[in-house]
Amino acid sequence: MGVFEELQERGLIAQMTDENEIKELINSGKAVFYIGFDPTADSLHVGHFMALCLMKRLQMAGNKPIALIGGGTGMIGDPSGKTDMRKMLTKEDIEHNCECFKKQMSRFIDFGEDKAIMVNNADWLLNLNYIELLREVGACFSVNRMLTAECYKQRMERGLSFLEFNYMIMQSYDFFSLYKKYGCNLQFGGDDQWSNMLGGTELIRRKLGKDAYAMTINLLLNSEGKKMGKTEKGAVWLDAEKTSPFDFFQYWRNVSDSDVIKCLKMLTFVPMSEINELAKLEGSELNKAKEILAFELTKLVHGEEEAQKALDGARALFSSKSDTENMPSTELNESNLTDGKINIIDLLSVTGLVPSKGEARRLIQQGGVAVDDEKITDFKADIAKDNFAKGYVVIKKGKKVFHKAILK
RNA sequence: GGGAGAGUUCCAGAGCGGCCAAAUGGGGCAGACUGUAAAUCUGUUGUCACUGACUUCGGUGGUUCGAAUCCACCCUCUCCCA
Repeated sequence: MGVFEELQERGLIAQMTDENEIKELINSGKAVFYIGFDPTADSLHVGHFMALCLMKRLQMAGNKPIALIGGGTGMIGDPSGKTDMRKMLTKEDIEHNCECFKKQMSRFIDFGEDKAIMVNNADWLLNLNYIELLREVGACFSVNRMLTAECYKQRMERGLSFLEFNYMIMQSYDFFSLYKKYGCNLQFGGDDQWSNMLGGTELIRRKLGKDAYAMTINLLLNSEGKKMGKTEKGAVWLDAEKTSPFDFFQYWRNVSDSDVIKCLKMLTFVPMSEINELAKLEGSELNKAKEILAFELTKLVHGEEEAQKALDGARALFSSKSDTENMPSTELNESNLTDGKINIIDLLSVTGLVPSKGEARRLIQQGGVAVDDEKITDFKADIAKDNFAKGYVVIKKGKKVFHKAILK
């Protein structure tokens, strides 16, 4: 089975320009392909992760990946899939984000020995001359055509600035440049990138008379049709500083039943045969599959050691044996105490478990807080120094959030 | 350039001089039920020193005993005409 069939079986492929050509290209390892990442934040998130996996799968099949960091396109902002105009990022932010991306990517993709290339489109986009560009590529784009593109249609109602309108041209120019420079003949991306990618193949055809291809992968949507990898706190980041391995693990451990198998297929390298076995599970049995999903992903992102820790930690916690080893924690010292004790509300507040004290109060009133397995019902309650005899207390907020407060 | 309209709490969206910390829905959080799932039901959802006080309704000033609500100017956005 070739890599193409594998991608197909995992439900990754959304659209492509020429199925037979692409199949032939990637199955024989002849593709030089690129995926672009716009540095909109200082860490990659789950959406990027899919793309990185794809890159890895293709690299393993002998194809050569080019990871393109959008230091230039990031200055413009992709309107695709957005209903509102984005905030403009400063140059400094973008540069910083690019650096962060580079580091994270190097952990997934082997950039050694000509196996993969990393480029930044700022290198060629920033020096473009407006008039020259207009004459060179502007003539190849029809505004009428562009406006009918799906990605702009949505924005026609809410407004689209000229700045963002140009995003497609920039992305097309990227493909064009990479084709000339590295012989890059294939572009991958999320399905929301389809129009932009077509722009590139079109440009290459018109300017060079050559064929280049594009293929999109399905976006990771949950059963409700929303993008996965987002929580109320924002995205689920790959950076351990921004989303701890434990939280990362828990996110996947808690996906809904209907999404587990899909996630296993799309995000992990677990063999299809194994996934098909897991797909037979029903009801609470599915928890096994969720555990595998969470473990595998955490392993990919944070390494096996961290994954094991998260797994052990989670198991212990939910079987009510507190394993405090890997729990998020906050260190307190004597100055947090008054008269050898601390008010429960203050405690919740300093650990960052609640955004405000009012929230803490409400939480307690509604019975959502327990300290060392003892439910706190009175928000005037104090936690005395004695409670820290073992050096810490375990605070439980709701059912799934555990936090350790250590007294130094 | 001319004209019309809009900017409200996390989001959408009511309010249009005091009864407004601001309807309703979504989202979030918590509780019940469960399988660390979904669905459902209940409570809650500005901050704090929480039967009270304080800060919020694009910005700055003004009118008024009192302004999210009225006036002036400014900023941003949308639509129509050019």
